[in-house]
Amino acid sequence: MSDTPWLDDDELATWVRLVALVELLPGVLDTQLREDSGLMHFEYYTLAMLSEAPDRTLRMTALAHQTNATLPRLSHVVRRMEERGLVKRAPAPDDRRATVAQLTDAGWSVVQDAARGHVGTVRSRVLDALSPEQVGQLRQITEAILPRLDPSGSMAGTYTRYDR
Amino acid sequence: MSDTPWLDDDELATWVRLVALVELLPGVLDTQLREDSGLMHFEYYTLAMLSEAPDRTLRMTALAHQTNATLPRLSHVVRRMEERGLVKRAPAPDDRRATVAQLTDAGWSVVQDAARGHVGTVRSRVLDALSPEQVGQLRQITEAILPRLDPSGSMAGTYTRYDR
DNA sequence: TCACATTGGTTGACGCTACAAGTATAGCGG
DNA sequence: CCGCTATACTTGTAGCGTCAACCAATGTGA
Repeated sequence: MSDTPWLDDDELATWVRLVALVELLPGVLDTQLREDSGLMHFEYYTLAMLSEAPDRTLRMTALAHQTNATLPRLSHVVRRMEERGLVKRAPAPDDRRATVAQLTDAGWSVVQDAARGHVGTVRSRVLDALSPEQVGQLRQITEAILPRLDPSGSMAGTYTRYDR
Repeated sequence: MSDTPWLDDDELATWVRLVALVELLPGVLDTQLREDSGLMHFEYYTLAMLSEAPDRTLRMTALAHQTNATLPRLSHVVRRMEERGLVKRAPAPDDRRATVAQLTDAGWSVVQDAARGHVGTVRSRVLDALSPEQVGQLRQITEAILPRLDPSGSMAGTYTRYDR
């Protein structure tokens, strides 16, 4: 750890912009989704993952992995969404320690309604700014970085279509 | 807004990973800085911006722009750091509505001590995962996206070395 | 010079996330 | 089976960020 050189100009310029992106993007996503659908982005993402799952049902740990969330965070979010009628919880049949979360019909409607506007935002604010080559580059870049951010390798590597 | 097509497989794979990165990176930065220096990343970044400014002093609005923060957020953070003796606030001489924040000697020491470890984390968790070409690509990608995330164009575009 | 809007910043309340316990079940090793 | 550890959550609390006022100073137009 003793000799980690400083960032050169190119690295620094890149880093500063990446920090800015990480700082600004969540707010952009949250704002649009909240105004149009009354959801935070993390809630949308959670519902979207459930909507793609078999029987629209997932165990909490599996859902936490797919959403890159800690279990406490997910637990709170799911409880609040359950109070709003978007999901319901039930003990898992095979393991009585476990809980499964299932998307309700109301939750299904909410995600479906939210999806169009959300995808529109993703396009207009991010993807439309990039050429197809850049989209590919960004994919490779994020794929290279993510393993280094993920403590235990429980990443979104297992990816399933999460929209539509 | 009516016909925004869904994301194709490549776009979706990219987006899912970008979301994961945005979700995970802040925690990684916060954890290292908190453990090693008792700072959140946003606090570190704020102190670093001040440390590069003339007389280690900036007006709150200018500092907010450089840190991509809202004014209320910055105000709270600066107040808390003032209570810890890292910065101090004073009314601006030229405009009596304005406040300037100045880095104290103690604050200066804290950033300096924090910098090495922080840069080490930035390297080991992000930059080391990328080839020099990818660093350049990421810079161009973020440069393309940021204007679309920034509501008012008050970005970190005005960039000054923030480390060392 | 006197309203009125604008800018610059602070403050308080509320919601969300992280962290630390706590509970309950499951899976061992002996 | 009987303790022990590990797993799968849930819950409580504390801290940070957002949003909506709010106040003070500054411009601006009549």
